[in-house]
Formats: sequence, structure tokens, C-alpha cells
Amino acid sequence: MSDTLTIVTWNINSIRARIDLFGMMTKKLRPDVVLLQETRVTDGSFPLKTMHRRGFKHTALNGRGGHHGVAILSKVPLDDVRIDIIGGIDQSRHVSAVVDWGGPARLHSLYVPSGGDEPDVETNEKFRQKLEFVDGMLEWGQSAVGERAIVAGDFNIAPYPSDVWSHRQLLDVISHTPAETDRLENVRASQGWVDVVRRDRPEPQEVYTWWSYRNKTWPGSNRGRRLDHIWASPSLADSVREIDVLREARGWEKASDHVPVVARIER
Amino acid sequence: MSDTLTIVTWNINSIRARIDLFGMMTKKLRPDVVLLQETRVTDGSFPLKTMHRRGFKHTALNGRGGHHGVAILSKVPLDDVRIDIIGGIDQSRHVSAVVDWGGPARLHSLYVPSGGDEPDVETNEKFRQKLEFVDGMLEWGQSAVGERAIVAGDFNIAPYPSDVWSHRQLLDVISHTPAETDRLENVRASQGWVDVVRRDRPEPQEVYTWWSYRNKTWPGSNRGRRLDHIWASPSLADSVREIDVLREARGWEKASDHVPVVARIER
DNA sequence: GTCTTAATAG
DNA sequence: CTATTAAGAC
Repeated sequence: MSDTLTIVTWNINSIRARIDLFGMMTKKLRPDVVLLQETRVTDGSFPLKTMHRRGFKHTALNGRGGHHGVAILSKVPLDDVRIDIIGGIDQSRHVSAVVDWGGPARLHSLYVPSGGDEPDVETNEKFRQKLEFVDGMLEWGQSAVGERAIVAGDFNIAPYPSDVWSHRQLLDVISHTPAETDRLENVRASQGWVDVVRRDRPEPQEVYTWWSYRNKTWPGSNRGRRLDHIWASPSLADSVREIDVLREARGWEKASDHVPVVARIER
Repeated sequence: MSDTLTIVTWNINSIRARIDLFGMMTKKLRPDVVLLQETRVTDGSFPLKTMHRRGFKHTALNGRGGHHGVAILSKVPLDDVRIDIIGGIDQSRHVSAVVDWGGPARLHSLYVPSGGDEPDVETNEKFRQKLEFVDGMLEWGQSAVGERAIVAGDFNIAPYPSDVWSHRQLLDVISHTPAETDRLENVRASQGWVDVVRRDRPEPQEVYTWWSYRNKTWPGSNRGRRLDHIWASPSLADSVREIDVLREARGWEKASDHVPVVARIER
């Protein structure tokens, strides 16, 4: 173990269907801790043996059935595993655990609801739930930000103009509507979370972590969005360095539509 | 083209899922004509381009949707393609075509219904249909046997004691019940078809062409059955030589539960 | 487009 | 156990 702790967050879109891609990712990035979203597997069927074989001996799981599901795989010990219900939505969208890295630091794997197709809370229950989830983060994050903490995962929101391939064309598309981006930015700013990716690659740099499966938008037209995020609490933010987006993973055989995002934490 | 025409019959259990195994088979056996069953694909989605690339430029298809389906792939011209409805059961279970091999010879690819689980015509509609299909072969085969002809395929019946791993234990198991074996043997004998596999490997030699996916019966316990057959009309039988069962195919990665059966026809 | 589950078939 | 289809989710 060196003097940096390498953390990866990745919406892997089924850990079972992409267990080999998980291996390719670890070979490439050598992470100490991996925060996964959309594992799509109940805890009992999670491929723990494979993970152990690959050195991830410490795990925190929160999966249930074919949808959603989050997990933390770690080479360093995980303490005080916790599952939080955010915004009253009980759907395996959060798990966290504490690592000892220059003192305790809590790592949260977060999976915000996607929100369906129509950005209308009246007609689209899923969109309403998504907003409720982000509203729920207002209270939830208030206590989380008080620790040395990282919140990382698929937020399903691209908050800034350079987080999408076309700000104008996506203003009415779920993930980039003001109803979402305003709420998310309010959570972040009011609590003091540092969006470390944007800190190191400030606007108007384009940063994307997701490219749709539908339409062959990748890599040609590059119609991506930055849906995956790493937030650091103020007390930890200065130790977070070397942010990276593993863009090439979108081109792998049988790729996830999301790519891994990496950060390294100094001790 | 040499002086023998190599014919293979194979229940491939999805041509799309096993297109690579089809290639392995052809590399191994170098067939001129392949009679397939359980192709599980509509004609429009049949991988014709791949077949053409591999030299099978002449095809006769009868598939419709996710189940059943038969086909003939050939390196030599196919004439007078015909689809017969046998026993009134219209389920893509037959296709035939004529090759010119020392005169015209009709090759039939046949897929007899499996028959479900309970050997009871009262409670099991599928079993009733299976018996109706074999009864239908009585009339159908009468005209077929008048030509120089091969009828090959998955008959889903193991007619003789040495066609199953335990005659006694399978007497009440569909594929080896007297209701089936008596009917099939009656069709064969009354019309004069030559079961060329049994002619060359007479009882009590064990010959199996199928090993179940359920339970790991292969290769250890060798609980197989001879469900796939090659029958020759009297006028052609003497030209049929070098029967072989490609047993090793059951051990291939992602194998079909049936293995290819080969015959060579002299000109 | 790419997964999941479930039902259905073999 | 190994396929298929269909629905639903993302």
C-alpha cells in the first residue's frame, strides 16, 4: 500500500454480466476501494469469491434483485458499514463504510434514481421520486458532510453546462433539467461538498462519464453526460488528487454505459 | 468434391447461440450437407451470410420464432425444396430437398416433437401430439420411402434397448416408452427404411447421441440416449457408409445436448 | 442497446 | 442446464 488510497466509482450496470470488465478496470487503475452502483444482484448472489481472489477482501453490499444495488469492494478494512434510506426511498441506493486513512474517512456509494423519461412530477412518478431523493440529500448530507467523507456514485444528474454535450438541447431532458441541477447544486453548495472533478477540470472543460447505449453516440458524436461524481467533504477535499475518468472503458467489449471515475487520497 | 457425399444431422439447439460450434463441427467433419434441427430462428434471422462464407451456398429453411425450426445447409445444389406437415402438426418440423448424387436423392431434416414430461395422452397434450406425429409418419413416409431418400434428424425416440443407458429405468420415460418405440419401429419396418447407424453398429452396442443438460450426466455416468437417427430408403441404403457419431461435441464449450451424426454416401 | 426477471420449452 | 420471448428498467 502506497501513500495514496485509490478510489474508483463506477456504475457497472450488472456486476455479474461485467465481472471480467471489473477485472480489466482493476488491472488498469489498481484501486484500493471500488464504489459500485447498479450491481443488479441480491447480496447472496454477489460474486464475492471472485472479489476475494482479486484482493478485495472487505465488502459492503446493498443489493436486492434485478435493479439498483450498490456495493463497496476494498483491499483495506471497512468499518461501520451503514445503509441509509434517503428521501424515504428504500431501493438499495446507498451503502457506506469507514476506512482508516490518516484517520477515519467514510466512503459513500450513492445511486440516485434515474427518473424516467418525462420531466413532469404530475405524470411521472419516477421523476417525482428522483426529486424527492435529491431533496432527501439535503437533510442526509448535512450529517454526512460533518465527517471526513467522500460521496461518490451515479447521481444521474449532470449539473453544469459543460457536463452535457449540449446544454440547450438537454434543458428539458431528465438529468439536466433545472429542477434537478438546481436541487443538486443547492445540496452541494449549502453543505460545502467539493466536486473534486470540477475542481480539477473547471468549466468550460467538457467532462463526461456516460454515453447512451441507444444511438451509436460513442465515440463519434461524443454525446455524453457527466452523471457520475465524486464529492469530498471540506475536511478531506485537500487530500484528494489525481482525478481521472477512464473514458476508454466505454469502448470495451460489452461495456457499461458509464465509465469509472478515479480519485486518489493522500494519507 | 470427392466420391462420397458427407451428410451430418444435428440438433444444434439454436443456430444463433452455436454458430461457432457449427464451424467447429464443419472443420472436424467437412460435411457437404448439414441437416439441422431446433434452429430456433425465423428464416429472416437465419445467419445465411456466415453460412455462405463457410461454403454452404445452398439452403432450405423452415423456422418460425423461438422454438423448433429445421434447416438444410449444403455445398452442393439443392432442388425442389419441400416443407411437409406431418400428423397435422404445423410447427416447422420438416424440410427436405433433392441433391443430385448418382441420380436424385431427397434429404429430409426431421424434428419429432419432444413430448413433454408425463407419458400420458390424457393429461399431456404434448405427448399426444408426439404420438400423432409418429402416426402421421406412417402415411408420410410411405411416399417418401419410394424415392432415393435419407430421413435424418432428431426423432426424440430411442427405439432399442441399447439406445438408452438403462432400458428398464427408461421404459416409462418419454423417448423410450413402448407407445413411442413400437410406433417408430412400425413406421421404419413397415416401410423398409434402413436405420444405418444400427445396421453398422448392431445391438447390443451402446450408441448415444444425446446427454441431458440437467444433472451432470456427461461424460462420467454416460446416461445417454440415441435420439438422433439416419434412415435410408432401400434404394439408397447400400450406398451409405462410414457412419459416425461425433461424441466429443458434447464436451465442447457451450455444447448442444445433442451431438452430430455423420454418414457418407457413395456416388 | 443492454441488462434483469419471468414464463415456456427442451 | 440451456435456450427462447416478453416485459420493464435504465
